[in-house]
Amino acid sequence: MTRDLTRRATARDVAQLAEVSVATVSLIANGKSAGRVTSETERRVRAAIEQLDYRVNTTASALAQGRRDTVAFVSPDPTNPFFSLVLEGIVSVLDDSLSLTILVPRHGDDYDPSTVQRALAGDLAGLVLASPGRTLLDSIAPTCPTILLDSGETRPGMSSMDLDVEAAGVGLADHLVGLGHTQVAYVGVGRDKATLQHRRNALHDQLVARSAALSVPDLLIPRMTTDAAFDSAFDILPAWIDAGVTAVVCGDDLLAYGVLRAAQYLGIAVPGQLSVAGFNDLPYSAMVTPSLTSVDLSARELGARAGRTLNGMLLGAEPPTSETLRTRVVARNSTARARV
Amino acid sequence: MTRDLTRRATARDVAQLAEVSVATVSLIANGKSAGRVTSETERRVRAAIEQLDYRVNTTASALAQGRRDTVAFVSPDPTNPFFSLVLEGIVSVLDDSLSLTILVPRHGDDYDPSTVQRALAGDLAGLVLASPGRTLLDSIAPTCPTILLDSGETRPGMSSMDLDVEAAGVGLADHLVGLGHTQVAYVGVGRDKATLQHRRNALHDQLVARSAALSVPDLLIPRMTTDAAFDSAFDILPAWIDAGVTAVVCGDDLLAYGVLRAAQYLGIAVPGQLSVAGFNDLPYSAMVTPSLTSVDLSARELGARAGRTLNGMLLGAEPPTSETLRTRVVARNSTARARV
DNA sequence: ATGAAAGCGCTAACAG
DNA sequence: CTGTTAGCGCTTTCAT
Repeated sequence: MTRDLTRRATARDVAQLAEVSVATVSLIANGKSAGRVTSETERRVRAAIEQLDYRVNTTASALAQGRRDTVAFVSPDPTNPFFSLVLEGIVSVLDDSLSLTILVPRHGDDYDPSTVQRALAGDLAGLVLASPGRTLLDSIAPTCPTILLDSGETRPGMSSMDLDVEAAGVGLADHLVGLGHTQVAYVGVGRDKATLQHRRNALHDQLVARSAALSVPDLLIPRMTTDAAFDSAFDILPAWIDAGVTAVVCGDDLLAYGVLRAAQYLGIAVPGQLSVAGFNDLPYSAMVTPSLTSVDLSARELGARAGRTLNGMLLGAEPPTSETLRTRVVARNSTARARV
Repeated sequence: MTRDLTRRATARDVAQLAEVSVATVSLIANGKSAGRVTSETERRVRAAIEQLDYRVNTTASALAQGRRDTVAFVSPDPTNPFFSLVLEGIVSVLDDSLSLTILVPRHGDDYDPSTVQRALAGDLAGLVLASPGRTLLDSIAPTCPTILLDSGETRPGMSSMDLDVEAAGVGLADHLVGLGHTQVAYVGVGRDKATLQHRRNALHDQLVARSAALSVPDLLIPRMTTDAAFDSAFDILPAWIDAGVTAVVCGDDLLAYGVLRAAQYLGIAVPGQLSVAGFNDLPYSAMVTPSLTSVDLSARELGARAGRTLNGMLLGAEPPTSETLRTRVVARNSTARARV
């Protein structure tokens, strides 16, 4: 497997050329030569390193130090903008000495224990699980520092990084009820994810507290895609309108895009006749027509926090932390005053 | 650095418990025990492995075998859907024994030699460069099998995987001229990327061959983002309309989204007054209003090809290959017959 | 200030 | 069939 392609220079090669020992090379190559080696020797060694294009073999280095240097990021779908943003957040802050490998489900549209197993098969320094479901979490035991992102729950031995869904519920309910909406419909996705349920419950509770309600049964989309949402919404929207629903909230903007399109196809005016809002303010939410009103779940920041936490846990002394991130509703022209 | 977190069991631990040698453990753990070890011994060893939750240390294994098992994917921006799709294509086919690590620019909106250096610092089995620019390619020397994706050029020692931009030019020109457009504008991005220039040139040539033309100077967007395109387009669109332009083609759909929005803000009817098309049929191109007409550059397939090539080069005997992928114009309602 | 030497955990001959 | 042995390339005491 990939052996010996124009063999890279080793520390020994450098040592030979510079006429020093490998120990010295090691010190210099790792910037630990502070007052431990003559500037003359150092010069010679650096020249040799340059000449041979020597770079330390990270595999050997890691082994010698008994250190792991790769963290894995597992997400349901790398093409979902939410996870792309989280990923960017992580890589943008992750220390140079750590490398990030990504894993996604081989089949299906969400990852399962087998996907996580593939990750755990290697020896990881850390593991980041993006939006893991409950049953998945039940079935795995952490073998390395593990961070749960947007899981909506905490698990012993793992740190969690969550979104302030309560505040989101308050914000959304304020916004909607403030505009006169009292009969709201909810579009979720059929997954056993706590975060998804929390989003729905937070909204429900706050709506009720304001004398409004989720007045029709939730619509559950089988897959987290715009197309799937379109199909389901297309079937049910007319009935919702008949039932007096004036606003629909989606568990994710991706679903909301589908609802928006379905409304278009059905000739339902948004926001004139129906207002639409969603969770996750994705980069395209401002671009669809009408621009989607959404709860900003600050995906990039979520990733950045995870990355920094990883740096701390793996390189520094800092213990793992669990945090909850701020959310904020971004009102756009897909919500309007409810017609009475 | 991440040492000794409830130390994982080593092959020696297993050997001790099962009362065999580490060599035997190694054979079994790697499924190479075929007729080389008694079923009784194997049973004992497997039990020990189970009991201690032993998994081979990939770092040590890789070192011992002098093998590299990680390939790096470098892209300008993981939140750009094009690269997300490519990434998904790669991971979905990459062999389980290989792991994919991703690198993105630390600052700025495109990667530079320093980003690639960070990748090369590790010891990679392979390297995938997504949409590398010319100057970048000039400044790096491959130290491992390297695949250039959508670079629009070939380089000695690296394999290239490109899109059939010629065909795209033909398709787009046919489409546009067929609808009566003769004065077309082009929106590109200020980058020294061959693929970007080829897209533009292919279109230009085919337009000219059909007695049409890029009748105004190109608009060059500083950054590959929808917002940047919006800003620039907002300023120039009126002048283009005055100059008789009836269609605009963008080097990337991301830019086209911005142009579409700018037209909206300016009250320019698309496609009534102006038709818009772009390269890269991104997942959201069907969702914006009006739905964008675009050249499908089959990003996911591009990634999958790269992944399979990697599998071949790294695990099998197959030599690196260079390929050109099919493209196809997907006409949607952002293009219409030019008004005469 | 530098070098010698002992591993890190595993694999791959080679013996037995 | 199974164990012994010699590294892989590097880091890190410990001598010198």
